[in-house]
Amino acid sequence: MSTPATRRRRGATIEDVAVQAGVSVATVSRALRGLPNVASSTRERVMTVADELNYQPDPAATRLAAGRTRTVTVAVPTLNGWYFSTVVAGAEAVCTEAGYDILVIGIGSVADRARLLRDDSSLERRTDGLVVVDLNVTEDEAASLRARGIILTTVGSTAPGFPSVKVDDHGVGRLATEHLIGLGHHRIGVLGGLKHDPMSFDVPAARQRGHEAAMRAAGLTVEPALTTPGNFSIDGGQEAMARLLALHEPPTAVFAMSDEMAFGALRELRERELAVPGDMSVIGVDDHEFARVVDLTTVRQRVAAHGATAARLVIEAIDAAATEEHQGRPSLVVATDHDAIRRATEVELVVRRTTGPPRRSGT
Amino acid sequence: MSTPATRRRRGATIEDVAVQAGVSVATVSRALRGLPNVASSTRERVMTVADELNYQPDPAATRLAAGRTRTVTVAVPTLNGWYFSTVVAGAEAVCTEAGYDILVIGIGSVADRARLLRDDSSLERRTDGLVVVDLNVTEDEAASLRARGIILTTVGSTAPGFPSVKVDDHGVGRLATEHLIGLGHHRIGVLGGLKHDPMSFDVPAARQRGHEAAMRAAGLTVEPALTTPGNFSIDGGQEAMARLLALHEPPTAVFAMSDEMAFGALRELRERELAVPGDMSVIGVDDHEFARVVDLTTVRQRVAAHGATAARLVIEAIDAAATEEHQGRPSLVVATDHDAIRRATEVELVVRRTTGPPRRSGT
DNA sequence: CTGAAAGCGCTAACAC
DNA sequence: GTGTTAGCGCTTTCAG
Repeated sequence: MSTPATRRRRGATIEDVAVQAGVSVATVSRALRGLPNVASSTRERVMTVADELNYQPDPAATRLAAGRTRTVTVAVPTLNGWYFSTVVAGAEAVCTEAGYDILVIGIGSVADRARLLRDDSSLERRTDGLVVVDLNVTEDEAASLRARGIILTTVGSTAPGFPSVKVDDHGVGRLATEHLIGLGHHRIGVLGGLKHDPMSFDVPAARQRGHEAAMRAAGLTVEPALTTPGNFSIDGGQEAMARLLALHEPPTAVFAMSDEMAFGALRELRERELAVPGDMSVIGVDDHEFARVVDLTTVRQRVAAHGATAARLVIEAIDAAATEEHQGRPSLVVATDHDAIRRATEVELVVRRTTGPPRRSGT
Repeated sequence: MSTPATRRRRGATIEDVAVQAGVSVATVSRALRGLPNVASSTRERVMTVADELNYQPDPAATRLAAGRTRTVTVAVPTLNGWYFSTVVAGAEAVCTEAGYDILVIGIGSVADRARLLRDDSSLERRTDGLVVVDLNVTEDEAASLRARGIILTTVGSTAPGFPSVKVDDHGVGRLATEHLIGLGHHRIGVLGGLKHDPMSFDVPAARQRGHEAAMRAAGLTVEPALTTPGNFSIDGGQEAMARLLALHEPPTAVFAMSDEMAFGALRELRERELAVPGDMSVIGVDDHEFARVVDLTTVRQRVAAHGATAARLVIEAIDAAATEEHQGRPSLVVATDHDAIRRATEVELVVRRTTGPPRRSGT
């Protein structure tokens, strides 16, 4: 009857290419994917035609037929926040480069987490690989992911049997504390995580142990009252600093387990007109972009590199798994580039102007 | 021969549900999607079976068959940076809520941009909708997107014929400047965008015009030398501030078009030991999470809400387009919730402690 | 080295 | 109301 309603214009299909090149669709498929058993003359012709026609395989069709999505998903507790968005940025760059789509998903609540990791979220149909940030994956969850064929890498947390990109948090705590001790501090406050962490995030515990190890190594006693939760947030850090200041005998320096908490602490100090580092030294962790702005001494971690490395690991494992499937050489071991990880997870003390000798012992 | 290699475990298919429920796959499809012409008893049975089997439609199959991806893509110049990641966070929340997948893509370079918008990136096969942040879309690009059936909404920039979520940038410039003038400043510096912007980003121009309008309205003259590019970055802001300070007769206040530039400016001032606001008042735009930390006076925009609103507009338009296709009632007009947009794009002056009367005129 | 054909799991006419 | 039947565009045996 009437002209068919202007349908969404679609691009060239594999069949168009096949016809133009005078071969079958199967050959086009092989040629374009670089499979063997294609005469190089044929391959060339196909490739020429393909880009004359500006042919791009339809992702949905490819996924359906091949069972691979060429997509990696990054799951973060929240997308705002410097740390997380920086990790995502690092991952995005690598994925795009490798031709993978990148899906992001926020898993702020325990419910979100369960939905993603346990229930049949049909996650395996939307993604080949998963990068989970700052969230410990349980044995069960890991098993479920493995059964579903999903490749996982964690950043800042761990998952049984899967690779993880993380710094040596014990070392971080030690490094920061040693810096303070070296300056002459004896009473050192610590701004840490949450009291009750529903997501079982164990970074704070490790940094705390590192801190304590450094204290003991220097022959100093660790006072539990000097460690107080700061929730890894600016406000939390500020409140925590206030709490320490209210102590009968406050510390002369604080180790904030993240720069954001350190910023909060600095704010509290400024509001009370206390001098930094004169009255109080402050050291953070991250080297947040803002650390430079307020001259915060910190333990730098290469956050974007963490995301990039994790993405790279995931993609390599996906590709490896795909290859195995063909060659029937099932190896559970993923070739991880240990040097790259090592590089990504190195930390470095960056001394700026929020740390110095304590006033009294300076005498 | 041997046991078939443990294939990736796949979930229940529509057929499993159909068999279990004793109906055809077509009926299952209808029942589950809430289409009419399904006996409610049937629908109920199907739904029961479906979640007993924990059935989830395969996205790839759905996409291939229906031509819809249930995915929206957010394109940002870069993923790091507070502004962009906050927009993405806002959009993510809405998409997840609506059951849409969210793809993110960085379009830092002109080449990336071209690839996404013009070349056949087969974008229409991976996404139903697009949220483009801070990037003006040309007439041609918009036409191309329209032809490909992609729904677009921009944030902070515009695209001919597509909705846009943005603040009144002229108003922003005026508001900031009026605040400064009200405090008694006559010479006001401006930290703006880039000299040559390859992405044709016109926010800075609009804010500049607003600034100039306010100046003239107050009977003040605008001196071109007092406006200098700051690249919307911390470092750029710092350098720009240094440039203004080097002037024969520096301003007594600066309007930084973004908080990040303001932070850079504050840093420069601190390094020179100039008092804020005594020697120099500084006002920014955004209400970046750190504005609070350094007590920066700023013009607040609700950035996360921008992302959320844009995502909502896109999703509504996608759903509307899908409905039309069925009912043959093609309306090019998308029902945009103007109140929501208005709410999202309101700006607000937040006076903190980096602005005050100029020292001299304070006499 | 290449082609034919059978799906992948779903949606959308079109019959009944 | 419900079932049947084509596809959607690709990959992957299996023959040749």
